[in-house]
Amino acid sequence: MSVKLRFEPRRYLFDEGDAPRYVFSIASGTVCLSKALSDGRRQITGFLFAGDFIGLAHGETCAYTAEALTPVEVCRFPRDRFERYMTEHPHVERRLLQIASTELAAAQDQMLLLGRKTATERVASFLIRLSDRAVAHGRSGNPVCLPMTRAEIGDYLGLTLETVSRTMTQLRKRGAIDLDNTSVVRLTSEETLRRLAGV
Amino acid sequence: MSVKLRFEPRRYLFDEGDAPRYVFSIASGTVCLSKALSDGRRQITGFLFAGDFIGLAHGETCAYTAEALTPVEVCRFPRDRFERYMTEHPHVERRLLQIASTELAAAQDQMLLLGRKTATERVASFLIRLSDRAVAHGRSGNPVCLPMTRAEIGDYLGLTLETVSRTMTQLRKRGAIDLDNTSVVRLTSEETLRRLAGV
DNA sequence: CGCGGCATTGAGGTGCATCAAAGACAGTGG
DNA sequence: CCACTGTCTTTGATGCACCTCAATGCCGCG
Repeated sequence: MSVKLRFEPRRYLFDEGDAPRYVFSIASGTVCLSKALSDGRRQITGFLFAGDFIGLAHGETCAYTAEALTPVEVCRFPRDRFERYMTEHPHVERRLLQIASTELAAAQDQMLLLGRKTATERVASFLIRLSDRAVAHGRSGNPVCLPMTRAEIGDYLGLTLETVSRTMTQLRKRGAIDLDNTSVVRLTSEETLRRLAGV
Repeated sequence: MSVKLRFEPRRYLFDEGDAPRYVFSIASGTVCLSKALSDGRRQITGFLFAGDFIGLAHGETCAYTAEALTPVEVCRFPRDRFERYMTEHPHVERRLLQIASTELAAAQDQMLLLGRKTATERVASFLIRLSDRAVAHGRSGNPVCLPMTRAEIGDYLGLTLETVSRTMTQLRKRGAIDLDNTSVVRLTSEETLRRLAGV
């Protein structure tokens, strides 16, 4: 019923507008979900990691694009079969409702971030979320790995890549973080960072 | 099992951080859901109307505030009983999953709007959405009623009330809309409006 | 070594916020 | 019926946070 697949960086699992034929479960790697405007502006709506589920929020067509940022391994299920299976196993349906509920809460948090937070608050919030998420997955929350580029962080936070970069150096100068290299951030003062994240 | 209640404008159905004791179904009126930062900045995450359901996305505490904008009539259900009922009636659970899925898609749309759209695109998108929603509810999509203030629209679109006001007059000057009064908008050129909404 | 992709930094511009004032409108009470 | 009040909206003047454009630096890889 399921297939194990591998996607290289920059490959699409599916594209906005495609018929939603499959759902996925991520075994390893990082995936981003995004929506785009016709002129190329895009908004990344979430980063997904091992254990995460892809396939909610589709109607007649996929509502967003799913792209591998790193090498990614997934289990792929035909959508119709998955739905039949779900109908026959209410606890799966219940679990999916929990997932949807959690994602909805995260989406609302992100709306607050995008609509009302400053660049500093956005970047600080982002780093804290990644750290908390790593802890929730049983990994270390410090240092934090950033398996995505500055441009992708910008597309997630509603900023340009330059502003993300400038804000990170500003956080470094303020003593909140330290960069081991461009994709590994040590949170030197989580307290400062949480304060800067603004609630 | 349920109670019918009435809330006057500016009353809260519940507040961010409350224990989530109830779920609601709106019988009439307009409700907004919002999240706030400690300094008072807030983001409205959605406007709800007759027929809509309130109660998703709660964990240990309510993740957002629900406030009546107009006189509102609701059916209120104790959360625990509702969940028990849901477990015993899988089709209710399935329906709730559909609702969550739809809301998630709407949330992703809103992230694109908040992260990447200009003020003009935001206001135009907002008016079109309200119009489409009215049609989906079997009411006329033109003219569109705005049962919320400019400040509330601003808190929804990530703008200030002044920018919302300026943008509306600009849309009027461009011939896309006309204001019968401050809370009734006629879409004089839906085509122009959709073009300005950007995708 | 040299190339390509990504990150950082700088200089300058702009879209929206902020601050301020005046206009529109509904409700209230004399 | 109208003055009065409070709330909401519109419009104007100014400032700033972030964007844009451009140059340079960094690093892995063939």
